Amino acid sequence: MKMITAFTYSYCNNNRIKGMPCLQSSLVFFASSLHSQASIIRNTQTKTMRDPPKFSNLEDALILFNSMLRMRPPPSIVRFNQILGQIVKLKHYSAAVNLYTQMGPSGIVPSYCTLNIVINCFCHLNQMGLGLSLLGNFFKCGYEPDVTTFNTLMKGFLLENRDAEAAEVFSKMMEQGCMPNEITFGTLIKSCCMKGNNRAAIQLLRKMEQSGHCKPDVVVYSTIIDSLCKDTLVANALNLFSEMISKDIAPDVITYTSLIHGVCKLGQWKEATRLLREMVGKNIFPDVFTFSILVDTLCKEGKVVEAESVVEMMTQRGIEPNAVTYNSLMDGYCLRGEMDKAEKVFDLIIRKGSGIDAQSYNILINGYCKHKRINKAKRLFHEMSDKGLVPNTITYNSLMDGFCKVGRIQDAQKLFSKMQACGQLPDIQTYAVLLDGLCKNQQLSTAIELFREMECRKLNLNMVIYNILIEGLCIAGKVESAIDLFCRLSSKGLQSNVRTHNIMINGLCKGGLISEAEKLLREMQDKGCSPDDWTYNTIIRGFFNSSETLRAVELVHEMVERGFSADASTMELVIDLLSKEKVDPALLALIDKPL
DNA sequence: CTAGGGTTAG
Repeated sequence: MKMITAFTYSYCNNNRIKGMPCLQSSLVFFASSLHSQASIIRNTQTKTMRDPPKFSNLEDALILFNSMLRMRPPPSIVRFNQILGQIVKLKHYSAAVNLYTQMGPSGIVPSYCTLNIVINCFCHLNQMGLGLSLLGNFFKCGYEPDVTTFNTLMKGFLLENRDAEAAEVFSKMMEQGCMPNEITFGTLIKSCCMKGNNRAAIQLLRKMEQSGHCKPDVVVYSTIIDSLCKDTLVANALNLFSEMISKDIAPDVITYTSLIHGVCKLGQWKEATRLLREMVGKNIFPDVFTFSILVDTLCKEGKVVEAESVVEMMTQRGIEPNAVTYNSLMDGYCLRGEMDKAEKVFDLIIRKGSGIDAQSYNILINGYCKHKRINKAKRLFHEMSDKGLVPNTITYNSLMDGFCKVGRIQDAQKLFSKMQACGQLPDIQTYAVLLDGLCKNQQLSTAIELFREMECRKLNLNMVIYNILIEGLCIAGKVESAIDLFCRLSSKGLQSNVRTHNIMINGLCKGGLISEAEKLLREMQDKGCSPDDWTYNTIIRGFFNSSETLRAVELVHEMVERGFSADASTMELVIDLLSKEKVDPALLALIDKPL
């Protein structure tokens, strides 16, 4: 499905614009909604006349706050809270705490809002002990903790997975006759969703309906809708969406953005355009989040040109792409190996002042690694450190994989030591990268040593790890050991998957055990583990290579019947055999025509 | 002036 074509096409039909290229008309369509958006902006501007000055950087906020501390008589506590609030919005939590500690000595008495702001800072700094200790300040000042105080403390504990303590806060709140509100439920529901427990989240939603104190609102519905979409349960999400509408709870841009993200992930571009049209029809306009998702989806499908036109489109609507938008675009270019263009986007991020972060570097480093330009990647790795950015586990994993893929396994091992020395904890994927590198570079004994280390570290060994190891055994010609390990999987509580079978079938073919390979093909079907195009291509090549042409041709028929087709490697083999007149030329027509 | 929801990397 050509996403952008479908996207623009539906708008063309909708607007009945003739004699204009499709993309242009979709721009016109969006531009036509600019008027209503402009009036919204004007309204907020009138309102902001009395609002505090907005800061784009910490520096300015600190200067103003410090000057306010010295004013006599001092400004209202509300002014101080406003600045603290802004600093929190910029995520400078420690700075906010710091300013708070200067208030007392300057003779400024905090309000209960001040204390709530500071508790929130401690929550974000993972310092719940200090957060709790601020309750003492409430009593000292003669205030009562309010529902905001309790909600904030609960959120802090939930974020650290300290559910028991969060429950204690909840009980304490009830004890004090403080009723939970929408935000209390919203916090709890979000926590359920983050743990992947959608059922519990929906149960809480129902409880909210029964409680009588508060009603579910757009936020709690959107939270669950988003969680369902992330689990690709889009149908369920759409059901909840209908439910909220039937209850007269109006969806907003966030609700729609979650749904659009969900359908985009499933490649349902038509559904995405339907939702886009529907929201605009309700005067809900896509924002930078919505557009970034469209850009990202197009990029992941390799349609960078179309992604660029979406960026153009949003810019024309006055919605500035941010670092996230550009990171997606950069990744899109990396995916296609267009590294020069990726670098251009990288420079654009710097020029726009959005700020390059570790993630931007990781995308570029990964891009170079995937295209075997490891030295370029290494240079970027040093560059990011020079800029004071800390490489994380993802950075190291990408680089290690890059080294492995060009056969520089020693450099990968050096990085493995370095990351640990730098305090970056290797995760399961780090081990998978290194293990795979060792296996593919004929260093089975070192790979097995690493595997033992993983067992000692009590890492949760999954099928990804075992697949690598089984493949390693096959590569090293130890097919018997591979079979042995394959058979012991269930005793480890693991279930072999299609990839495992493909690896085994390939190993058996390479080891000349072609009939064993075919037995395994039939076995996997019986187990309900459907063979894929990889399986067929592997075994067909096995039969051709064993000069069992007849059986190979039979399997080609079976493969085609199942809707799979020959891959490049099988094609090459058949063409090679054709040139030696070993196969029937009629076969070419069969494998050359995917369904 | 304080508390709950949506975007990017291995």
